[in-house]
Amino acid sequence: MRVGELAARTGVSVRALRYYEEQHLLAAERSPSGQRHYPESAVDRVELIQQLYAAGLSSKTIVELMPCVLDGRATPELLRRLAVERDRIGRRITDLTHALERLDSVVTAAGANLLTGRSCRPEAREEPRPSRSPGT
Amino acid sequence: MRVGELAARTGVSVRALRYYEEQHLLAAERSPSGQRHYPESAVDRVELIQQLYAAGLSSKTIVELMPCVLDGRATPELLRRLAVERDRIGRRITDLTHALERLDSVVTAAGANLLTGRSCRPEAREEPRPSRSPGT
DNA sequence: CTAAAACCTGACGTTGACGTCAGAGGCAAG
DNA sequence: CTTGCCTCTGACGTCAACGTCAGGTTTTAG
Repeated sequence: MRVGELAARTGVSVRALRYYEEQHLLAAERSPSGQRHYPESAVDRVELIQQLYAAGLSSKTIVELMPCVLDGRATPELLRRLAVERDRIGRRITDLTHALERLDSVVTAAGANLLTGRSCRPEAREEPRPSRSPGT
Repeated sequence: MRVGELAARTGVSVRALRYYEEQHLLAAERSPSGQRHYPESAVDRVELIQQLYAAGLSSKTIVELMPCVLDGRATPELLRRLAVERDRIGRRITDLTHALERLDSVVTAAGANLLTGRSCRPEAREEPRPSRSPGT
């Protein structure tokens, strides 16, 4: 298939696919006229790339880990890098979980404030003292 | 305390603290000569900011949610925004969890390959056919 | 054949959270 | 007073993952 179709099927832009190729993340056959042609497997590949990006890995890192992830071809060094990234993601998850808990407690507290009438009237601007300061 | 100390105590750079002030995330008193002076509470504040950044919120978003998070002063609108961000973080977490599982399975598979001797010898280059192609 | 779509390369623009450098004060120690 | 560290305000640099535009070729539809 050509770039447009691959883009449509994966949901990423054509520009992004060209970028992946630049970064050696995704190879493509070329027709005599120079147009890119991808096999079906490219769809999965792109989705994998997206997933790894979403995990916070850089292009460079993904390139390095690709042979391992795709073919299971690993060296001890690659395995170590893989473990490093795995741990990094784990830490990201716990960090996010803490942030989530924090926001949750804020939501709860703020919601309670709303219920007790602290500032639940959108009509009312913040005028705690409705006639106290010397006018204009 | 002054910027240098706050930076040292929070682990963020002086530049970052000035940036937070630019973004209205962190106010500072000024000495007559113009130097910034922070109260003790600034340490916690900076850590909160860091946590929210780590959660993927932008400066703009943090600024908007700050009054709610700090003082519990919420409007229905703020509560809604808060819930939106909460959900976003939740999705990030599940995404990361999936990526983590993927990497885990890769690690397991690759580790098994290593054990079965597939490519565990860093010495050996990839030469599946050690004398087949017509030499130079 | 022609017009429209899709594709190509190349190159500059964008965004966010800072890094870094320059030049000019401020402040405690000797 | 001078040395030396800290701080100040600009203002430009960076980095990643693309967006976008220009100007030209290829493929497809009619």
